[in-house]
Amino acid sequence: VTQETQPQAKRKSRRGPAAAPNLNRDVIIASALELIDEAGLETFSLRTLAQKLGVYPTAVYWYVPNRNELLALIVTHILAKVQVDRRRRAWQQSLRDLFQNFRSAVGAHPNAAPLIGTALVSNTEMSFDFVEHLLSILSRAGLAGPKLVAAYNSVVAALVGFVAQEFASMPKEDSAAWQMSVQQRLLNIDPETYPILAGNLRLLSNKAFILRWQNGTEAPLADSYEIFVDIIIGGIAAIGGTADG
Amino acid sequence: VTQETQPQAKRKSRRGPAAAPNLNRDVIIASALELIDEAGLETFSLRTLAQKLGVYPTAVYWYVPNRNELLALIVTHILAKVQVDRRRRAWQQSLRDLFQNFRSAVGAHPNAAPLIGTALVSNTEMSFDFVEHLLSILSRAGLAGPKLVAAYNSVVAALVGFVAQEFASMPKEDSAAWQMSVQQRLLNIDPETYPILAGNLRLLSNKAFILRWQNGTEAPLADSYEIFVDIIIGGIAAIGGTADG
DNA sequence: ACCTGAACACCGTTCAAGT
DNA sequence: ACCTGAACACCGTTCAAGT
Repeated sequence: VTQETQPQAKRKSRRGPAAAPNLNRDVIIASALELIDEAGLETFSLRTLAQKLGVYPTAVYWYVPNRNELLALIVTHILAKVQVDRRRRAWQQSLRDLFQNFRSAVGAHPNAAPLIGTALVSNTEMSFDFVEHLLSILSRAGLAGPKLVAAYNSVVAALVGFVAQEFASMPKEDSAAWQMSVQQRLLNIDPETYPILAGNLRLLSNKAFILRWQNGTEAPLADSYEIFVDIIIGGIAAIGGTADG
Repeated sequence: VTQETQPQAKRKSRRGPAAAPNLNRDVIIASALELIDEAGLETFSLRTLAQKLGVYPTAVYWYVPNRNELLALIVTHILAKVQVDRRRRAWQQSLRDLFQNFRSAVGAHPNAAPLIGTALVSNTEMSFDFVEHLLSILSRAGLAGPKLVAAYNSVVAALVGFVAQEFASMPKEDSAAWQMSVQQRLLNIDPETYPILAGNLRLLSNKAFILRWQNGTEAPLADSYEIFVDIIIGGIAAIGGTADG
Protein backbone atom coordinates (compact mmCIF):
# COMPACT_ATOMS: atom_id res chain seq x y z
CA VAL A 1 0.00 0.00 0.00
CA THR A 2 3.01 2.28 -0.26
CA GLN A 3 2.32 2.81 -3.92
CA GLU A 4 0.36 5.98 -3.28
CA THR A 5 3.19 7.56 -1.34
CA GLN A 6 5.79 7.16 -4.05
CA PRO A 7 6.50 10.70 -5.09
CA GLN A 8 9.26 9.80 -7.54
CA ALA A 9 6.76 8.29 -9.93
CA LYS A 10 4.72 11.48 -9.90
CA ARG A 11 7.70 13.68 -10.46
CA LYS A 12 9.01 11.57 -13.31
CA SER A 13 5.66 11.41 -15.00
CA ARG A 14 5.42 15.18 -14.97
CA ARG A 15 8.87 16.33 -15.81
CA GLY A 16 10.94 13.27 -16.61
CA PRO A 17 13.92 11.99 -14.67
CA ALA A 18 16.01 15.08 -15.35
CA ALA A 19 13.85 17.20 -13.06
CA ALA A 20 15.86 17.01 -9.87
CA PRO A 21 14.01 18.10 -6.73
CA ASN A 22 16.65 20.65 -5.79
CA LEU A 23 15.40 20.74 -2.26
CA ASN A 24 16.55 23.33 0.24
CA ARG A 25 15.42 25.05 3.41
CA ASP A 26 13.74 28.01 1.77
CA VAL A 27 11.73 25.84 -0.59
CA ILE A 28 10.66 23.64 2.30
CA ILE A 29 9.63 26.61 4.45
CA ALA A 30 7.77 28.28 1.61
CA SER A 31 5.93 25.09 0.66
CA ALA A 32 5.05 24.33 4.26
CA LEU A 33 3.65 27.80 4.75
CA GLU A 34 1.60 27.47 1.56
CA LEU A 35 0.08 24.28 2.87
CA ILE A 36 -0.72 25.90 6.19
CA ASP A 37 -2.23 28.92 4.45
CA GLU A 38 -4.41 26.71 2.27
CA ALA A 39 -5.51 23.96 4.61
CA GLY A 40 -4.58 25.03 8.12
CA LEU A 41 -2.31 23.71 10.81
CA GLU A 42 -4.44 20.73 11.72
CA THR A 43 -3.98 18.96 8.42
CA PHE A 44 -0.35 19.92 7.98
CA SER A 45 2.11 17.06 8.19
CA LEU A 46 5.59 16.29 6.97
CA ARG A 47 4.03 13.69 4.73
CA THR A 48 1.66 16.07 2.96
CA LEU A 49 4.56 18.50 2.68
CA ALA A 50 6.75 15.84 1.10
CA GLN A 51 3.99 14.96 -1.32
CA LYS A 52 3.69 18.60 -2.38
CA LEU A 53 7.44 18.73 -2.87
CA GLY A 54 7.43 15.52 -4.90
CA VAL A 55 9.75 13.85 -2.48
CA TYR A 56 9.83 11.11 0.14
CA PRO A 57 8.91 12.31 3.64
CA THR A 58 12.35 11.45 4.94
CA ALA A 59 14.05 13.72 2.42
CA VAL A 60 12.97 16.76 4.43
CA TYR A 61 15.09 15.58 7.32
CA TRP A 62 18.23 16.38 5.39
CA TYR A 63 17.45 20.11 5.75
CA VAL A 64 15.36 20.32 8.91
CA PRO A 65 16.05 18.43 12.14
CA ASN A 66 12.39 17.78 12.97
CA ARG A 67 8.85 19.02 12.75
CA ASN A 68 9.04 21.46 15.64
CA GLU A 69 12.14 23.11 14.26
CA LEU A 70 10.40 23.49 10.93
CA LEU A 71 7.48 25.24 12.61
CA ALA A 72 9.94 27.54 14.41
CA LEU A 73 11.57 28.35 11.06
CA ILE A 74 8.16 29.21 9.66
CA VAL A 75 7.55 31.63 12.53
CA THR A 76 10.92 33.26 11.89
CA HIS A 77 10.02 33.55 8.23
CA ILE A 78 6.70 35.23 9.01
CA LEU A 79 8.15 37.66 11.54
CA ALA A 80 11.02 38.59 9.23
CA LYS A 81 8.46 40.78 7.52
CA VAL A 82 8.24 42.93 10.64
CA GLN A 83 10.35 45.77 9.34
CA VAL A 84 12.61 47.62 11.69
CA ASP A 85 12.76 51.13 10.41
CA ARG A 86 15.39 53.30 11.98
CA ARG A 87 13.81 56.65 11.38
CA ARG A 88 14.05 58.79 14.46
CA ARG A 89 10.61 59.87 15.42
CA ALA A 90 8.55 60.17 18.56
CA TRP A 91 8.69 56.87 20.43
CA GLN A 92 4.91 56.73 20.38
CA GLN A 93 4.85 56.70 16.61
CA SER A 94 7.61 54.10 16.39
CA LEU A 95 5.74 51.84 18.77
CA ARG A 96 2.53 52.34 16.85
CA ASP A 97 4.26 51.27 13.64
CA LEU A 98 5.74 48.23 15.31
CA PHE A 99 2.32 47.10 16.46
CA GLN A 100 0.81 47.63 13.02
CA ASN A 101 3.68 45.85 11.26
CA PHE A 102 3.44 42.91 13.59
CA ARG A 103 -0.29 42.57 13.07
CA SER A 104 0.09 42.81 9.30
CA ALA A 105 2.80 40.16 9.25
CA VAL A 106 0.78 37.67 11.27
CA GLY A 107 -2.44 38.56 9.52
CA ALA A 108 -0.85 37.58 6.21
CA HIS A 109 -0.75 33.99 7.50
CA PRO A 110 -3.62 33.68 9.97
CA ASN A 111 -3.56 29.90 10.01
CA ALA A 112 -0.04 30.04 11.40
CA ALA A 113 -1.01 32.45 14.18
CA PRO A 114 -1.15 29.78 16.91
CA LEU A 115 2.54 29.13 16.29
CA ILE A 116 3.50 32.71 17.13
CA GLY A 117 2.41 32.49 20.73
CA THR A 118 4.54 29.51 21.59
CA ALA A 119 7.46 29.67 19.17
CA LEU A 120 8.47 33.32 19.31
CA VAL A 121 9.12 33.05 22.99
CA SER A 122 12.51 31.45 22.69
CA ASN A 123 13.40 31.76 19.08
CA THR A 124 17.17 31.63 18.89
CA GLU A 125 16.95 32.30 15.18
CA MET A 126 15.11 35.53 15.87
CA SER A 127 17.38 38.39 15.06
CA PHE A 128 18.40 40.77 17.79
CA ASP A 129 17.43 43.62 15.51
CA PHE A 130 13.87 43.38 16.74
CA VAL A 131 14.98 43.34 20.38
CA GLU A 132 17.30 46.30 20.00
CA HIS A 133 14.68 48.24 18.07
CA LEU A 134 12.09 47.76 20.78
CA LEU A 135 14.58 48.59 23.52
CA SER A 136 15.54 51.80 21.75
CA ILE A 137 11.91 52.86 21.50
CA LEU A 138 11.41 52.27 25.19
CA SER A 139 14.62 54.06 26.05
CA ARG A 140 13.37 57.07 24.18
CA ALA A 141 10.24 56.81 26.31
CA GLY A 142 12.46 57.49 29.29
CA LEU A 143 12.70 53.95 30.60
CA ALA A 144 15.78 52.26 32.02
CA GLY A 145 16.69 49.48 34.41
CA PRO A 146 13.98 47.11 35.65
CA LYS A 147 11.24 49.27 34.15
CA LEU A 148 12.87 48.92 30.75
CA VAL A 149 12.87 45.14 31.11
CA ALA A 150 9.27 45.10 32.27
CA ALA A 151 8.12 47.38 29.46
CA TYR A 152 9.94 45.21 26.94
CA ASN A 153 8.19 42.10 28.26
CA SER A 154 4.91 43.97 28.30
CA VAL A 155 5.12 44.99 24.67
CA VAL A 156 6.11 41.49 23.52
CA ALA A 157 3.27 40.01 25.55
CA ALA A 158 0.84 42.55 24.15
CA LEU A 159 1.93 42.06 20.54
CA VAL A 160 1.67 38.31 20.66
CA GLY A 161 -1.34 38.13 22.94
CA PHE A 162 -3.68 40.22 20.89
CA VAL A 163 -2.73 39.11 17.40
CA ALA A 164 -2.40 35.42 18.15
CA GLN A 165 -5.86 35.41 19.66
CA GLU A 166 -7.41 37.61 17.01
CA PHE A 167 -6.42 35.17 14.28
CA ALA A 168 -6.80 31.98 16.27
CA SER A 169 -9.10 29.66 14.40
CA MET A 170 -12.50 29.01 15.86
CA PRO A 171 -13.23 25.43 16.91
CA LYS A 172 -15.70 24.70 14.16
CA GLU A 173 -15.67 27.76 12.00
CA ASP A 174 -17.18 25.90 9.08
CA SER A 175 -20.07 24.58 11.11
CA ALA A 176 -23.05 26.88 10.76
CA ALA A 177 -24.70 25.02 13.62
CA TRP A 178 -21.92 25.98 15.99
CA GLN A 179 -22.08 29.64 14.96
CA MET A 180 -25.82 29.65 15.55
CA SER A 181 -25.44 28.10 18.99
CA VAL A 182 -22.97 30.79 20.06
CA GLN A 183 -25.31 33.51 18.88
CA GLN A 184 -28.25 31.82 20.58
CA ARG A 185 -26.39 31.63 23.88
CA LEU A 186 -25.66 35.34 23.65
CA LEU A 187 -29.24 36.26 22.83
CA ASN A 188 -30.56 34.20 25.72
CA ILE A 189 -28.44 35.97 28.30
CA ASP A 190 -30.27 37.01 31.44
CA PRO A 191 -30.11 40.83 31.74
CA GLU A 192 -30.59 40.57 35.50
CA THR A 193 -27.44 38.56 36.13
CA TYR A 194 -25.39 40.01 33.26
CA PRO A 195 -26.60 43.60 32.91
CA ILE A 196 -23.54 45.16 31.28
CA LEU A 197 -23.08 42.26 28.89
CA ALA A 198 -26.75 42.36 27.94
CA GLY A 199 -26.70 46.11 27.60
CA ASN A 200 -23.77 46.07 25.19
CA LEU A 201 -24.65 42.92 23.33
CA ARG A 202 -24.71 44.47 19.89
CA LEU A 203 -21.33 46.12 20.40
CA LEU A 204 -19.75 42.95 21.78
CA SER A 205 -21.19 40.23 19.57
CA ASN A 206 -18.52 38.87 17.24
CA LYS A 207 -16.30 41.82 18.15
CA ALA A 208 -14.93 40.62 21.47
CA PHE A 209 -12.92 37.61 22.58
CA ILE A 210 -15.00 34.74 23.97
CA LEU A 211 -18.11 36.43 22.53
CA ARG A 212 -17.40 35.87 18.85
CA TRP A 213 -17.92 33.14 16.30
CA GLN A 214 -15.49 34.26 13.63
CA ASN A 215 -11.79 35.00 13.84
CA GLY A 216 -9.78 37.94 12.61
CA THR A 217 -9.79 36.78 9.02
CA GLU A 218 -13.52 37.31 8.68
CA ALA A 219 -14.12 39.69 11.56
CA PRO A 220 -11.01 41.82 12.11
CA LEU A 221 -10.56 43.61 15.43
CA ALA A 222 -8.73 46.57 13.91
CA ASP A 223 -10.59 49.18 15.94
CA SER A 224 -9.95 47.42 19.21
CA TYR A 225 -6.33 46.92 18.23
CA GLU A 226 -5.75 50.64 17.73
CA ILE A 227 -7.19 51.45 21.12
CA PHE A 228 -5.14 48.57 22.51
CA VAL A 229 -2.02 50.28 21.20
CA ASP A 230 -3.22 53.54 22.77
CA ILE A 231 -3.57 51.78 26.09
CA ILE A 232 -0.07 50.32 25.93
CA ILE A 233 1.45 53.64 24.88
CA GLY A 234 -0.48 55.53 27.55
CA GLY A 235 0.53 53.01 30.18
CA ILE A 236 4.18 53.17 29.26
CA ALA A 237 4.07 56.94 29.36
CA ALA A 238 2.50 56.73 32.81
CA ILE A 239 5.22 54.55 34.33
CA GLY A 240 7.98 56.38 32.44
CA GLY A 241 9.76 59.58 33.36
CA THR A 242 11.63 58.48 36.45
CA ALA A 243 14.11 55.98 35.09
CA ASP A 244 15.29 54.53 38.37
CA GLY A 245 13.01 51.50 38.16
CA VAL B 1 0.47 -7.10 19.61
CA THR B 2 -2.64 -5.60 21.21
CA GLN B 3 -1.93 -7.51 24.38
CA GLU B 4 -0.06 -4.62 25.96
CA THR B 5 -2.95 -2.25 25.48
CA GLN B 6 -5.52 -4.37 27.28
CA PRO B 7 -6.37 -2.36 30.34
CA GLN B 8 -9.08 -4.68 31.57
CA ALA B 9 -6.53 -7.29 32.58
CA LYS B 10 -4.66 -4.73 34.63
CA ARG B 11 -7.76 -3.54 36.38
CA LYS B 12 -8.90 -7.01 37.20
CA SER B 13 -5.53 -8.03 38.52
CA ARG B 14 -5.52 -5.09 40.88
CA ARG B 15 -9.04 -4.90 42.17
CA GLY B 16 -10.94 -7.81 40.79
CA PRO B 17 -13.87 -7.73 38.42
CA ALA B 18 -16.10 -5.87 40.84
CA ALA B 19 -14.06 -2.69 40.49
CA ALA B 20 -16.02 -0.90 37.82
CA PRO B 21 -14.22 1.99 36.12
CA ASN B 22 -16.99 4.43 36.95
CA LEU B 23 -15.77 6.78 34.33
CA ASN B 24 -17.09 10.31 34.01
CA ARG B 25 -16.12 13.70 32.66
CA ASP B 26 -14.58 15.03 35.84
CA VAL B 27 -12.41 11.96 36.34
CA ILE B 28 -11.26 12.15 32.73
CA ILE B 29 -10.44 15.85 32.96
CA ALA B 30 -8.62 15.44 36.26
CA SER B 31 -6.60 12.49 35.01
CA ALA B 32 -5.74 14.22 31.77
CA LEU B 33 -4.55 17.30 33.62
CA GLU B 34 -2.43 15.14 35.91
CA LEU B 35 -0.76 13.56 32.92
CA ILE B 36 -0.11 16.98 31.39
CA ASP B 37 1.26 18.29 34.68
CA GLU B 38 3.60 15.33 35.01
CA ALA B 39 4.81 14.74 31.50
CA GLY B 40 3.78 17.72 29.41
CA LEU B 41 1.52 18.29 26.46
CA GLU B 42 3.79 16.67 23.90
CA THR B 43 3.50 13.19 25.32
CA PHE B 44 -0.19 13.46 26.20
CA SER B 45 -2.50 11.26 24.17
CA LEU B 46 -5.89 9.70 24.56
CA ARG B 47 -4.15 6.34 24.69
CA THR B 48 -1.89 7.20 27.62
CA LEU B 49 -4.90 8.74 29.31
CA ALA B 50 -6.93 5.57 28.82
CA GLN B 51 -4.06 3.51 30.18
CA LYS B 52 -3.96 5.67 33.32
CA LEU B 53 -7.70 5.26 33.69
CA GLY B 54 -7.48 1.49 33.23
CA VAL B 55 -9.75 1.61 30.26
CA TYR B 56 -9.74 1.14 26.51
CA PRO B 57 -8.94 4.33 24.57
CA THR B 58 -12.34 4.30 22.95
CA ALA B 59 -14.12 4.37 26.30
CA VAL B 60 -13.24 8.04 26.68
CA TYR B 61 -15.37 8.85 23.65
CA TRP B 62 -18.50 8.09 25.60
CA TYR B 63 -17.92 11.22 27.68
CA VAL B 64 -15.89 13.48 25.41
CA PRO B 65 -16.55 14.05 21.70
CA ASN B 66 -12.89 14.27 20.72
CA ARG B 67 -9.40 15.25 21.74
CA ASN B 68 -9.77 18.98 21.04
CA GLU B 69 -12.94 19.21 23.10
CA LEU B 70 -11.16 17.49 25.95
CA LEU B 71 -8.38 20.07 25.83
CA ALA B 72 -10.99 22.84 25.83
CA LEU B 73 -12.60 21.27 28.90
CA ILE B 74 -9.22 21.24 30.60
CA VAL B 75 -8.80 24.95 29.93
CA THR B 76 -12.23 25.62 31.37
CA HIS B 77 -11.29 23.58 34.43
CA ILE B 78 -8.09 25.56 34.96
CA LEU B 79 -9.72 28.95 34.48
CA ALA B 80 -12.60 28.05 36.80
CA LYS B 81 -10.12 28.81 39.58
CA VAL B 82 -10.10 32.45 38.52
CA GLN B 83 -12.35 33.70 41.26
CA VAL B 84 -14.75 36.50 40.55
CA ASP B 85 -15.07 38.41 43.76
CA ARG B 86 -17.85 40.92 43.85
CA ARG B 87 -16.45 43.23 46.46
CA ARG B 88 -16.87 46.82 45.41
CA ARG B 89 -13.52 48.47 45.41
CA ALA B 90 -11.54 50.80 43.21
CA TRP B 91 -11.54 49.39 39.69
CA GLN B 92 -7.76 49.48 39.71
CA GLN B 93 -7.62 47.09 42.63
CA SER B 94 -10.22 44.77 41.11
CA LEU B 95 -8.27 44.64 37.87
CA ARG B 96 -5.06 43.98 39.74
CA ASP B 97 -6.67 41.04 41.53
CA LEU B 98 -8.01 39.65 38.29
CA PHE B 99 -4.53 39.69 36.75
CA GLN B 100 -3.00 38.02 39.78
CA ASN B 101 -5.72 35.38 39.97
CA PHE B 102 -5.36 34.57 36.32
CA ARG B 103 -1.60 34.19 36.58
CA SER B 104 -1.94 31.97 39.64
CA ALA B 105 -4.48 29.75 37.96
CA VAL B 106 -2.37 29.21 34.86
CA GLY B 107 0.84 28.97 36.86
CA ALA B 108 -0.63 26.03 38.75
CA HIS B 109 -0.55 24.06 35.49
CA PRO B 110 2.27 25.54 33.44
CA ASN B 111 2.43 22.63 31.01
CA ALA B 112 -1.11 23.42 29.95
CA ALA B 113 -0.32 27.10 29.34
CA PRO B 114 -0.08 26.76 25.54
CA LEU B 115 -3.71 25.67 25.53
CA ILE B 116 -4.90 28.90 27.12
CA GLY B 117 -3.87 31.07 24.21
CA THR B 118 -5.83 29.16 21.63
CA ALA B 119 -8.70 27.60 23.55
CA LEU B 120 -9.93 30.45 25.72
CA VAL B 121 -10.63 32.53 22.67
CA SER B 122 -13.91 30.92 21.81
CA ASN B 123 -14.78 28.85 24.78
CA THR B 124 -18.53 28.43 24.79
CA GLU B 125 -18.29 26.58 28.08
CA MET B 126 -16.64 29.59 29.63
CA SER B 127 -19.05 31.17 32.03
CA PHE B 128 -20.24 34.67 31.38
CA ASP B 129 -19.40 35.51 34.96
CA PHE B 130 -15.85 36.30 33.93
CA VAL B 131 -17.03 38.50 31.06
CA GLU B 132 -19.51 40.44 33.18
CA HIS B 133 -16.98 40.85 35.96
CA LEU B 134 -14.41 42.34 33.61
CA LEU B 135 -17.00 44.57 31.96
CA SER B 136 -18.11 45.88 35.32
CA ILE B 137 -14.54 46.75 36.27
CA LEU B 138 -14.08 48.64 33.02
CA SER B 139 -17.42 50.40 33.43
CA ARG B 140 -16.29 51.62 36.80
CA ALA B 141 -13.19 52.95 35.04
CA GLY B 142 -15.51 55.22 33.11
CA LEU B 143 -15.58 53.29 29.85
CA ALA B 144 -18.58 52.69 27.63
CA GLY B 145 -19.36 51.99 24.01
CA PRO B 146 -16.56 51.08 21.61
CA LYS B 147 -13.94 51.97 24.18
CA LEU B 148 -15.46 49.48 26.58
CA VAL B 149 -15.25 46.77 23.93
CA ALA B 150 -11.68 47.68 23.06
CA ALA B 151 -10.61 47.74 26.70
CA TYR B 152 -12.24 44.37 27.25
CA ASN B 153 -10.35 42.90 24.31
CA SER B 154 -7.18 44.56 25.52
CA VAL B 155 -7.38 43.05 28.98
CA VAL B 156 -8.13 39.57 27.66
CA ALA B 157 -5.25 39.86 25.19
CA ALA B 158 -2.95 41.09 27.94
CA LEU B 159 -3.93 38.38 30.41
CA VAL B 160 -3.47 35.57 27.96
CA GLY B 161 -0.50 37.03 26.13
CA PHE B 162 1.77 37.49 29.10
CA VAL B 163 0.94 34.39 31.10
CA ALA B 164 0.81 31.97 28.18
CA GLN B 165 4.23 33.10 27.08
CA GLU B 166 5.71 33.23 30.55
CA PHE B 167 4.91 29.57 31.11
CA ALA B 168 5.43 28.38 27.56
CA SER B 169 7.89 25.53 27.58
CA MET B 170 11.30 26.17 26.11
CA PRO B 171 12.20 24.10 23.04
CA LYS B 172 14.76 21.94 24.75
CA GLU B 173 14.60 22.94 28.35
CA ASP B 174 16.25 19.76 29.49
CA SER B 175 19.17 20.16 27.13
CA ALA B 176 22.03 21.87 28.92
CA ALA B 177 23.73 22.32 25.57
CA TRP B 178 20.87 24.44 24.27
CA GLN B 179 20.83 26.62 27.39
CA MET B 180 24.55 27.19 27.03
CA SER B 181 24.19 28.16 23.39
CA VAL B 182 21.55 30.76 24.20
CA GLN B 183 23.76 32.27 26.87
CA GLN B 184 26.77 32.20 24.56
CA ARG B 185 24.87 34.03 21.84
CA LEU B 186 23.92 36.72 24.34
CA LEU B 187 27.45 37.11 25.63
CA ASN B 188 28.82 37.41 22.11
CA ILE B 189 26.57 40.30 21.19
CA ASP B 190 28.27 43.17 19.42
CA PRO B 191 27.88 46.31 21.60
CA GLU B 192 28.30 48.50 18.53
CA THR B 193 25.26 47.17 16.70
CA TYR B 194 23.20 46.36 19.80
CA PRO B 195 24.21 49.00 22.36
CA ILE B 196 21.10 49.00 24.54
CA LEU B 197 20.83 45.23 24.57
CA ALA B 198 24.51 44.91 25.44
CA GLY B 199 24.26 47.61 28.09
CA ASN B 200 21.38 45.89 29.86
CA LEU B 201 22.49 42.32 29.35
CA ARG B 202 22.51 41.37 33.00
CA LEU B 203 19.04 42.77 33.56
CA LEU B 204 17.62 41.09 30.47
CA SER B 205 19.25 37.67 30.50
CA ASN B 206 16.72 35.00 31.40
CA LYS B 207 14.32 37.74 32.50
CA ALA B 208 12.95 38.82 29.13
CA PHE B 209 11.09 37.06 26.33
CA ILE B 210 13.32 35.84 23.49
CA LEU B 211 16.35 36.41 25.74
CA ARG B 212 15.76 33.62 28.24
CA TRP B 213 16.48 29.93 28.48
CA GLN B 214 14.04 28.98 31.22
CA ASN B 215 10.29 29.46 31.45
CA GLY B 216 8.15 30.87 34.22
CA THR B 217 8.29 27.71 36.27
CA GLU B 218 11.99 28.11 36.94
CA ALA B 219 12.40 31.81 36.22
CA PRO B 220 9.15 33.63 37.07
CA LEU B 221 8.54 37.07 35.62
CA ALA B 222 6.56 38.30 38.62
CA ASP B 223 8.25 41.72 38.74
CA SER B 224 7.63 42.36 35.06
CA TYR B 225 4.07 41.17 35.45
CA GLU B 226 3.31 43.68 38.15
CA ILE B 227 4.61 46.53 36.06
CA PHE B 228 2.71 45.07 33.12
CA VAL B 229 -0.48 45.40 35.16
CA ASP B 230 0.49 48.98 36.01
CA ILE B 231 0.88 49.71 32.32
CA ILE B 232 -2.53 48.28 31.47
CA ILE B 233 -4.21 50.11 34.33
CA GLY B 234 -2.46 53.36 33.49
CA GLY B 235 -3.36 53.01 29.84
CA ILE B 236 -7.01 52.32 30.58
CA ALA B 237 -7.11 55.33 32.87
CA ALA B 238 -5.60 57.42 30.09
CA ILE B 239 -8.22 56.53 27.49
CA GLY B 240 -11.01 56.62 30.05
CA GLY B 241 -13.02 59.55 31.32
CA THR B 242 -14.93 60.50 28.22
CA ALA B 243 -17.20 57.54 27.64
CA ASP B 244 -18.42 58.42 24.16
CA GLY B 245 -15.94 56.09 22.41
C1' DA C 1 25.83 15.06 -0.58
C1' DC C 2 21.31 14.05 -1.13
C1' DC C 3 17.46 11.15 -1.55
C1' DT C 4 15.03 6.49 -1.59
C1' DG C 5 12.66 2.85 0.70
C1' DA C 6 11.29 0.14 4.33
C1' DA C 7 10.21 -0.15 8.91
C1' DC C 8 9.03 1.15 13.90
C1' DA C 9 6.22 2.78 17.29
C1' DC C 10 3.01 5.39 17.75
C1' DC C 11 -1.51 8.43 16.94
C1' DG C 12 -7.14 9.90 16.81
C1' DT C 13 -11.27 8.06 15.54
C1' DT C 14 -14.94 4.64 13.54
C1' DC C 15 -17.83 1.07 14.24
C1' DA C 16 -19.67 -3.27 15.61
C1' DA C 17 -20.03 -6.12 19.37
C1' DG C 18 -20.56 -7.32 24.06
C1' DT C 19 -22.91 -6.85 28.79
C1' DA D 1 -25.95 2.91 29.25
C1' DC D 2 -21.37 2.00 29.12
C1' DC D 3 -17.35 -0.28 27.69
C1' DT D 4 -14.67 -3.80 24.85
C1' DG D 5 -12.14 -5.05 20.81
C1' DA D 6 -10.71 -4.78 16.32
C1' DA D 7 -9.70 -2.06 12.62
C1' DC D 8 -8.67 2.15 9.60
C1' DA D 9 -6.03 5.70 8.04
C1' DC D 10 -2.97 8.16 9.39
C1' DC D 11 1.40 10.25 12.04
C1' DG D 12 6.98 11.62 13.14
C1' DT D 13 11.21 9.62 13.04
C1' DT D 14 15.08 5.91 12.51
C1' DC D 15 18.13 3.72 9.77
C1' DA D 16 20.18 1.35 5.98
C1' DA D 17 20.61 1.54 1.28
C1' DG D 18 21.10 3.59 -3.08
C1' DT D 19 23.32 7.08 -6.45
